[in-house]
Amino acid sequence: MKLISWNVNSLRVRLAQVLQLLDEETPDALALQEIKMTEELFPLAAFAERGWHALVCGQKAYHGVALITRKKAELMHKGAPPGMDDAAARLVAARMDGITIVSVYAPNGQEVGSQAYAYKLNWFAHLADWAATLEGPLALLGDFNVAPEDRDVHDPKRWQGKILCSEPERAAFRDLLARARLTDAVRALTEAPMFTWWDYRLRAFERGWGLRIDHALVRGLSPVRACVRTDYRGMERPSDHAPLVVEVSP
Amino acid sequence: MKLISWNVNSLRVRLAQVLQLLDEETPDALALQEIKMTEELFPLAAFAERGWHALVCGQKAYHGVALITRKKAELMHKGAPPGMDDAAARLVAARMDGITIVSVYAPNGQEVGSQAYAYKLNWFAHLADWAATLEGPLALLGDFNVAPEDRDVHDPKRWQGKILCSEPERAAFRDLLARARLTDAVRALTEAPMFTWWDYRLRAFERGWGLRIDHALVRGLSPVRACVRTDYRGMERPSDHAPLVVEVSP
DNA sequence: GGTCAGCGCG
DNA sequence: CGCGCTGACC
Repeated sequence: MKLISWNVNSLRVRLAQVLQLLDEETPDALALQEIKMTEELFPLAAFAERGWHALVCGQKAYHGVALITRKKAELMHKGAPPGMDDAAARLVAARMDGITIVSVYAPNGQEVGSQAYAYKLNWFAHLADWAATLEGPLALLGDFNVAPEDRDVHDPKRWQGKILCSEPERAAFRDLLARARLTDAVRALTEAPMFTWWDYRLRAFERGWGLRIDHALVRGLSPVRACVRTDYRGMERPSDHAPLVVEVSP
Repeated sequence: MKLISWNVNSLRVRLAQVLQLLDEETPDALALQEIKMTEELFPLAAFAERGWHALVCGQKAYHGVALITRKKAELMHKGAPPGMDDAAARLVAARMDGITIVSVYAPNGQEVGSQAYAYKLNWFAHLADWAATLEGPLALLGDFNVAPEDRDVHDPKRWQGKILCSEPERAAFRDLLARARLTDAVRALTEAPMFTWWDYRLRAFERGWGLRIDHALVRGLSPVRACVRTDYRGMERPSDHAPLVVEVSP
């Protein structure tokens, strides 16, 4: 079973690249983040014409996630983690072949100590609460906006304690894995660097300054292969994230 | 001698199309309007590399005109018509081979009776004052924002008395021709419709709803041939105006 | 409809 | 840097 996670930073702008990725990889499920559109504007037809099903959790301008699947999947949840009293479109969960698959877009947190940072930690706690209640095989695919360890950062010193890398964020991430009994699929397979995001502002990709903040977290599924499609960062108008491709077996 | 006038509606967006037009037509002079940039931002190098000279009258965000020439031309005037006490970048005039060539971007006028409308009529009066003082062969090339006669409008009834077609605008346009002893080069050659502008909003081009508001007005030069490059309206991101190509002999 | 400015955001 | 938004202008 092939699973892909990709923060597209606007599906409007990246639709052609998404369709190309589906053509090239034919995954069982593709989890998209930052589609930045409402469900009404989602280009359902473009996917349907090519035989893909889509479940969408959208909103205006910001965030927004989707699950593109080869087989029809059953919607289980969308919006914020349950119990959060928040409308932000950051989750869509579905059941397919007895597996729960979730597209996840965690808050960025802006700056350590900010309101947004507190919100991010709280969001992770609620996500862990919810994921711990889910039964059976599970795959969380998405942009978690956390680089779990120093080896997930091109220059750990420079990023030391900064947003995406602070110890409370890393603890929240570890807590999610522990409480929901999830495995980081990439780290189960390799210790090599596997960056997935490069800051547009710093021209970070050209300089090799990446972070690993997109993840495939699985339970009841065995990671078999993982790779990052960095070639999608070399395209005309690339997203700042590259697609993360993971193969798992039951 | 081949002269072209084109309102490009942003040179930033249309640069490739302008360079293609120069390749295809190799005119003696190309008058551009609505370049929408300051002189500092003007892509001089792109023209110079291909052997073209440029004289630019630019401003931030709106308006802005330029003259692209095969031979180096001598700058005579830029800005507003003299005597207007106005900084709007709507004119650039130069002398080339003893001929005065001017790129003209007349005010739109918004609505009949508005402040902008009064300004437009005043602007035309000052343009006529100035053009009447110029000696020798003369060519005014540009977007005059006036359809001189009903046959210059796809649907004269619909446009009757409206902006671009009102009688005071037409009178101001005729007055310019009379006082500066200018000939409308297109109408000297043909009575056929020769639309140059189509409203984006109405999807006017697809419907054939054009107006002739771009003109080549000449003195001491004999019009030989005229055409509108409507194929430039079929391109990827077209301007709302098509290039007007005119050949004249001394 | 399509351009630009200026702003919020990451 | 590269998104989306609002608002002005044509």
